[in-house]
Amino acid sequence: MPVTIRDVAREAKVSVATVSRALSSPHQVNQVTRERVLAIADRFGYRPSPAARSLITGKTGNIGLVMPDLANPFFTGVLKNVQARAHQSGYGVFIGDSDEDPAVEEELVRSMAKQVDGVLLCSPGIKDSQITALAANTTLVLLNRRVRGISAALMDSAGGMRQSIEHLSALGHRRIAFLSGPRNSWSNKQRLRGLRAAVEQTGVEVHTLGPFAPRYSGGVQAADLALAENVTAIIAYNDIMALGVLARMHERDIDVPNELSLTSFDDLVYAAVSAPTLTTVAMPVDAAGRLAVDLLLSRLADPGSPVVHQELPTRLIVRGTTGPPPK
Amino acid sequence: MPVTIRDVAREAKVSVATVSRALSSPHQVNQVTRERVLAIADRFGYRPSPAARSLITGKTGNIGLVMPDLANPFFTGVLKNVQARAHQSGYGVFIGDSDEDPAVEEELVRSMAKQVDGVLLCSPGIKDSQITALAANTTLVLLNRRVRGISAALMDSAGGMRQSIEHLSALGHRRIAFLSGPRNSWSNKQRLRGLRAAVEQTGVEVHTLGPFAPRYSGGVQAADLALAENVTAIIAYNDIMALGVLARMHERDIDVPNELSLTSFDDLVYAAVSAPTLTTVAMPVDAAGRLAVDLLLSRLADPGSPVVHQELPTRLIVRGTTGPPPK
DNA sequence: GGACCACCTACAAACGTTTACCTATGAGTT
DNA sequence: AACTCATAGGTAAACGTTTGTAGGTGGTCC
Repeated sequence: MPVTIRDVAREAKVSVATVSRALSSPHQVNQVTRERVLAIADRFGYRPSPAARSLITGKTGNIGLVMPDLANPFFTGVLKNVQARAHQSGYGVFIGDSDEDPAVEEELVRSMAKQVDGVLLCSPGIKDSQITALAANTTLVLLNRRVRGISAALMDSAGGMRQSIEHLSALGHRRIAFLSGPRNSWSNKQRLRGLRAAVEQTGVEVHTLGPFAPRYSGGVQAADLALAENVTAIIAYNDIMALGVLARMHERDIDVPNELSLTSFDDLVYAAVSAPTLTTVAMPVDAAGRLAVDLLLSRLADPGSPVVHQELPTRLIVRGTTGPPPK
Repeated sequence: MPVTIRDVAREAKVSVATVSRALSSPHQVNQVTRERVLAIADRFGYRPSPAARSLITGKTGNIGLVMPDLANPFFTGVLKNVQARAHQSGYGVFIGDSDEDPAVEEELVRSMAKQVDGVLLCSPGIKDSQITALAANTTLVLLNRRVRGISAALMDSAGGMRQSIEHLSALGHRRIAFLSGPRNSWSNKQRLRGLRAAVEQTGVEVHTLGPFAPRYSGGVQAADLALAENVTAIIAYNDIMALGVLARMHERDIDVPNELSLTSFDDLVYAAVSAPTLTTVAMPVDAAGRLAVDLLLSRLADPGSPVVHQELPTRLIVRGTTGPPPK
């Protein structure tokens, strides 16, 4: 029923080879033949079968993207840009949501492997050794994670943490709580790394609490624990948790920022529209999405091309939730 | 280099047919042979080539999803559930973001068509006739849009609008503004339909303004226009616009809800965490995503199965932005 | 006028599966 | 003992492309 290359060939009174070449290597066929063939292909609404094509060429024209949570705007920000850049380059995008389960992440990559030319993996949970194993069979590029031998698009969250602590320290805060996210998440580790460095440099006291679920409810829960620590400022793992903290403080009649300062990470839409607006570290999700695709495509174009770990800068955006500590 | 069915067959000393059957129709092969074959396939890490398989069977095991904006949490809410349900049923998901451009939407569907078994289309912009044309070559299921002859998962936004107007009317509002979204968007039309019905029933006066961009900036812009209309309540096209309205009202020192009431649609995360919290119509995105997949899969299982238009209920969630009009 | 060449186009193999059809084996029936 | 029949597994065609190789045409050069 669907129209094949043979139908076009018959109508154009040429061989299938000529039709194929007219479409994929135009200079190899006489111009008048080519135009006749193309006209007929167009008239018939002919579309080459990707399955047949990929069977013979070994290329699919697709890339895969595996993420821990499609409900999180941080990841969909990356997704949006990945899809845009891929589309621009003529690639389709396969999507997989692992629901934060490392086992699912691995299985997703494996099941995608044969239908895509390469995979973008954003997987905080999975182990380095597993990633290396996956990379043996698939062209991989990592997002927000550094594993040797595999290209990666990174965001400098450690730097963001440093900026946050410097900011709070400059305001006069001396006791700060960090509400930690998932313990083995890569970006959580990065933040802790930045934290230690900044602590050393500024001499402020930072209490790490948690881990908490990186969600609204996690923030609500963390808020009370942080208060019990008697701190004057809180750094939340991400904006969503910060909103939870904010809501809980409001309930407990604690004035942010006058009694307590609050910062976080991500700078999602609502960071700018909550009340008070959130001081937060903007993550370069857009650039990271595009960069990841570019890294993958250049790896595909030339598998011998060098492995690149490129880190994109973060920026602390000071808004309404931070101020000097109470006297 | 990659291991094929032939490698497994050779090692197991059986024909490729037997390997194929051991994997896809186990009861057709003797248990001891089957187990031997499976063990070897497993040991070799054999994965059938989807291209070859799909070439012969005509099935891909994938579905496509085309949406207007992956940055909008409303759509990614659907996406998350689509992917989850599809994964559950062993299907992969191809994603396309049209950036609200109808031409891109159509092209995305066409270019996906051959690599998926069916497409879920969430496309407010494209014309009915184009959809019908697409449905001729592809198994389609629509999201939030009703076209005869094509199954659809719908959300009752008209009902949501009715609930909103009844709520405002009950509070005593008599002059209301509706901030319209994209003019030819299907859900905007639905909302207008609900609006007319509710106006007729309750007798309140509703001024439709716009269209506005369904974004934060659109809300900011719309806010001033609405105030000029001298209304006591505003119904925004969606939450994001409502946040824009809220911000602008705050700037102009207008007290919500005491001087002005505000409602909207979607009930995204931040509706519950803005200040004041948003009264809004919750859309059943989760259920809609799952339903859409189910409709598509049942259509794929039996192309003769009846076309279904299933409408999911919406619910007005009353929070902080609505109250009685000023005396 | 024959040799060489450039240019087109056709032929056919190959990609990795699934599946219709056929054969071989052995058990059960008469 | 001959027949039927179920079961297991092999053979080979088919799916729709791409691409290496070969053939055929007409022009240019000696």
